[in-house]
Amino acid sequence: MIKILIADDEEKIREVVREYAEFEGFAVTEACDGMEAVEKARAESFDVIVLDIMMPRLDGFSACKEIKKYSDAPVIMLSARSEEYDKLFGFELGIDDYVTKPFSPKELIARIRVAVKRSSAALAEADVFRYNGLEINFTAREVCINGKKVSMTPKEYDLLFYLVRNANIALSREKLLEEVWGYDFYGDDRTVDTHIKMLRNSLGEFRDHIVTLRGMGYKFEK
Amino acid sequence: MIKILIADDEEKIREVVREYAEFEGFAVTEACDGMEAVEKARAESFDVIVLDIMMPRLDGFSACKEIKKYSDAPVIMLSARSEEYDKLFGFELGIDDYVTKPFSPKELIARIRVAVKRSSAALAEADVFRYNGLEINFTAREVCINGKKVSMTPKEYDLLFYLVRNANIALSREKLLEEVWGYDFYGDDRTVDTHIKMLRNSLGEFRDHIVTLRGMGYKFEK
DNA sequence: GCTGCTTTTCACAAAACTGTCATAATCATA
DNA sequence: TATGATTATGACAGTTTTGTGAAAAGCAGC
Repeated sequence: MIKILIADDEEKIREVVREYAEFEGFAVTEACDGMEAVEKARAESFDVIVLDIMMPRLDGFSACKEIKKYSDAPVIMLSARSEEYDKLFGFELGIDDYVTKPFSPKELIARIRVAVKRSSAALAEADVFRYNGLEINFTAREVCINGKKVSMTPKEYDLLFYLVRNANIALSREKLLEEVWGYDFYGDDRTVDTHIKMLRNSLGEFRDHIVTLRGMGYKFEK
Repeated sequence: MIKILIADDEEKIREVVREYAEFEGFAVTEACDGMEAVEKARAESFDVIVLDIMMPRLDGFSACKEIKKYSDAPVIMLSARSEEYDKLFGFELGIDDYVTKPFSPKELIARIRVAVKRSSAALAEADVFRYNGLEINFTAREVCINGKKVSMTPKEYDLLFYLVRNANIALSREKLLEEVWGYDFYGDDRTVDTHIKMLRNSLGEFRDHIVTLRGMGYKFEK
């Protein structure tokens, strides 16, 4: 669910935005002035923060500056028509968008959506390990060999992911059991061997990247 | 050319608006009451529709509700000053703006221009995910398969939207419960499974895009 | 309070996975 | 190369996890 913080000293505006946004399925938190906005943004994380420029106690720009110190949430400013000149000034504060009063809630919602999408797109770089034709996508929990998806059992994924994350590091069976199976696993050391076997089969031509360290354990070799 | 529909039972108002608007180069159509407005809006498409709230036969809100069923045109309401309270009520009907009587035609024209600008901007960035015959419109909260609208329960929409917004990302049941159901949901993990089942049924031929990640959770695969 | 729809829980069957073990293969070294 | 130690492999029984239908619980509109 998208969480937004709306800061404006006019109650009517907050109310209208809240009503519309909740109707759209957002979770809305209100603040009456800049100071309150800063506090609430510190206490809780939001997906988007909407700040009026003219507010008592602390104006929108100062609030934005303060909030940006500890939050990556995109900020949308609300400005009266006469404040157009501020647009130029504000972008260096990391302000994502401006909406000019009077605005339609519909437009604000649309812009919030766009801001969220932008910021999440920036974050959503998939975590992938690539080596020749081997592709391990940690985010999607997916392994491809020469472009073809390879399906594995949960333990195979977990084991492979741990080995690859610790590539070129010697890992004892004890260490593997502890990290992949969990500290509370009381079973045979040799269990690891069996799973290594299955993993090698799944890895096909890349099977040799899992190297046996005699008398020690295994490692994944890049 | 911008086409507007102005509905008001007072002839004088229609006339003033028409004169001013035509001077601005708009094409104006008039309606004397809500019913007529609904009919004319159905027959022809407008860029903006201006509705008086108090009208015989069908009031502005009801007319708006009806018109919104088949039109995306922004609606501007005309209200007597004493009807302020209506502002809150009307927003969920998709009303874009209010102009309080008595108004200056100049102001109305300005707001019409703003509304036109907004609606074209909002349309341009309608938030839609498409994949072959699958179309998920987040803004309209609507899902189509091969052009046919698929109706779902609220939870199905919510779950699908979250999965699609996080396409190709492995999502655990806990994560899904937290994000779709809310952090305060204290229920069974398996609830997710049941909803996944229903969602898959709703998705018909696209059911396989929701893939099971054994021992982990689910993900939506593009 | 009824009614119909949605959501959650539950139980069971089916499917998939895991750990163990016996046996074969491999390795290091004397 | 013979030997003992270590690792690889195949099979399988037991366990875990998931899919599903149905029942129960919730909820909104009348």
